[in-house]
Amino acid sequence: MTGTRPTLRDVARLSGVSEISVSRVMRNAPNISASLRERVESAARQLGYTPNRLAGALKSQTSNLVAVVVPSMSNNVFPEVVDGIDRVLSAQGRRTVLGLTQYDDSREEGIIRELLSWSPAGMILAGLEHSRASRTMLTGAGIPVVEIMDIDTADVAGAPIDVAIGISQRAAGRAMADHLVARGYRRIGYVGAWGESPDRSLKRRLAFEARLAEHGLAPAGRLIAPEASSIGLGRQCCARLLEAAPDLDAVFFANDDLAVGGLLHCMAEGIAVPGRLALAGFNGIDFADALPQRLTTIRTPRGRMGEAAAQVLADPDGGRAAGAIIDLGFTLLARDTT
Amino acid sequence: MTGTRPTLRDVARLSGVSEISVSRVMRNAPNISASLRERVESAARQLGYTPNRLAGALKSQTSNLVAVVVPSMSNNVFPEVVDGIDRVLSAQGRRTVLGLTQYDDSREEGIIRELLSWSPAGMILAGLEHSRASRTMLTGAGIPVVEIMDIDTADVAGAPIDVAIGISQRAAGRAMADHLVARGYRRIGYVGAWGESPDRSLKRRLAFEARLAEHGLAPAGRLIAPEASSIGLGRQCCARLLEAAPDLDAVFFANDDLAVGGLLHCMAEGIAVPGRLALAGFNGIDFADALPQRLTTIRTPRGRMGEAAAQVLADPDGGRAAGAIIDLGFTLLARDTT
DNA sequence: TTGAAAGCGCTAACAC
DNA sequence: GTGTTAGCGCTTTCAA
Repeated sequence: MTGTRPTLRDVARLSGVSEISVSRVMRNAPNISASLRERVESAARQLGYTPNRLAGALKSQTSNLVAVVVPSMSNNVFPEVVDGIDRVLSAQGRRTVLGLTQYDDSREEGIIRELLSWSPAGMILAGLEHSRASRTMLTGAGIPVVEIMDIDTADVAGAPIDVAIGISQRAAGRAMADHLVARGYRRIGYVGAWGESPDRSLKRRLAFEARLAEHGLAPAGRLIAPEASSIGLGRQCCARLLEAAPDLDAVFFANDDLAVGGLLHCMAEGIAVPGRLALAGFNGIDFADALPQRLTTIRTPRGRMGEAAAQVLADPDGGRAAGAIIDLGFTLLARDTT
Repeated sequence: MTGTRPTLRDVARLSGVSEISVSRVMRNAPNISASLRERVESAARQLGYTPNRLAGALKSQTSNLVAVVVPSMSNNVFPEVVDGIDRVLSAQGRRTVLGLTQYDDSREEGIIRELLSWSPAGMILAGLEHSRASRTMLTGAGIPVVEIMDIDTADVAGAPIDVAIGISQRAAGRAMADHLVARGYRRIGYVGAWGESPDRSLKRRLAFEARLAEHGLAPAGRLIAPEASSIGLGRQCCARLLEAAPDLDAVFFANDDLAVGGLLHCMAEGIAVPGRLALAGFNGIDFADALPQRLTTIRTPRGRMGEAAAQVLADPDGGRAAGAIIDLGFTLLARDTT
């Protein structure tokens, strides 16, 4: 059909102007006469010209690519975040380049390096904990960096790199501890997954348990599975935890999948919820109030985190002016299972 | 920290060889002496050199980017597909560049054009229906194109562009019709969402209804909501459909979310499932068997579709040799709600 | 096995 | 408002 794609030069020749003028028209640069613009645009249309981004980005040292590094799409959290990011980016004519670590933190550094080699206009990363080398690369890259999900920077040296947007995972853990205690539960357990490798869940749990301690309560049982989180895993873990600690009266799960699994276990075993055992999740997925008993959980603003991150990239100073840390807050949904 | 990133030239100077030799070492080109390789690698390490992909891709007219165009991440289908794609791509040192249409087909053309301007090594698209202009761009781009999800090419002119990987949406529609009829249902309705703009659900429904007709049954009710699919929408639609057609004995939903919503409606209204009303979904999400009654549905191999698509890109002839159409098949899960 | 020259397609910097 | 020049950092020739 077409051997080679038309270039700026072809458009310039056809419209009888210089290449740079074509370039300016294509980029909507200021100070272009209407007649020039028209001639160029018509020639471009005629040839079906599309700019070669590689060349433009190479020369200008900047691209319309935004790198997004998150653990995985196979969960209920990041798809909505990425959707939010891309919604805003695409309205700005920018593109999302994905880097998925598959929950293997050791891959992050390589992914960051690789993505930086595309001269992205900015980078969005999940979490605040990154290797020293990663941090060095990012600060040296001279592009805005947004860390999302977590804003508990207190004990992370050098965090945030530029801007952090998310919620306080610790505050969330404390909120759930307060809620369960206020409801009268005293023998409280915990179930996690992924070996707690997303540090966010670890932080949340530690804050949760610390708050229980402030209430005079010791953790009454804890199970952190190494595997991927799922409903089935939640079911198993709930069973195993109850076996090990039969006198539990409440369990906080690291996410809603696990908690739904816990609820299923209770239904199957005829364990009264919340009479005999209370259950709570985290995330606030759609699904969590679709069950016969609506799950008590904490709703996080996932889409908005993504949108806000993309917006800050477009106007980095906006984020910095706001104090480099943007707390989007969470909502504890006290429903039927506590 | 660092003013400018080191370039090939810097590495060449430090190691005392030519730029092209450095380039060859970095790309693992053949016919490189061990001593040269060592000298170059040590210099590169010393400088912290990372290749500039923009320059390399500009010159070589090819990149390690793979463009992925799908409707959205806010559903239960594409996150798993993208995860599968990225799993395979990243093992090949390739990167996913995302283009989300947000279920607006009119955006697809612009997104494809924009993504092609990055000289991707290949493109993965959801669905077989694309505008004439899109098709022309893609065939002219000289890169392998994989269309995923749907393999019903019969009435799509020029499909597949290169390779199609997925399931027969029509066969799935027919399978569900057969299943419901075999179970004895005769007054069968349908609920869809998104205005059926993913043509896949439309195809599936038409085949479903055509098969019912073969069984001598007319559609007993049909509701296609224009909104985004969700559990809540399924609930509403189920209610409205029953109002309009109170004598329905079964409903096929375009996806599991909607079907779960339908089940909730029935539970809330005390409608016996499947005694009074049978329900079936589509996709086979984890969640669909987490309910008190495990949803009858059709399981689609989402992760495998993504993996297979990425694999075909790495070895385009593999896919072409296989006949340009790869049917990954589906499984009808006949469970508690039919 | 290594190198020299040329240029991918575009845009920054500077003219006019 | 428009054009000229130079060169981004790399890889493809081609030569030795």
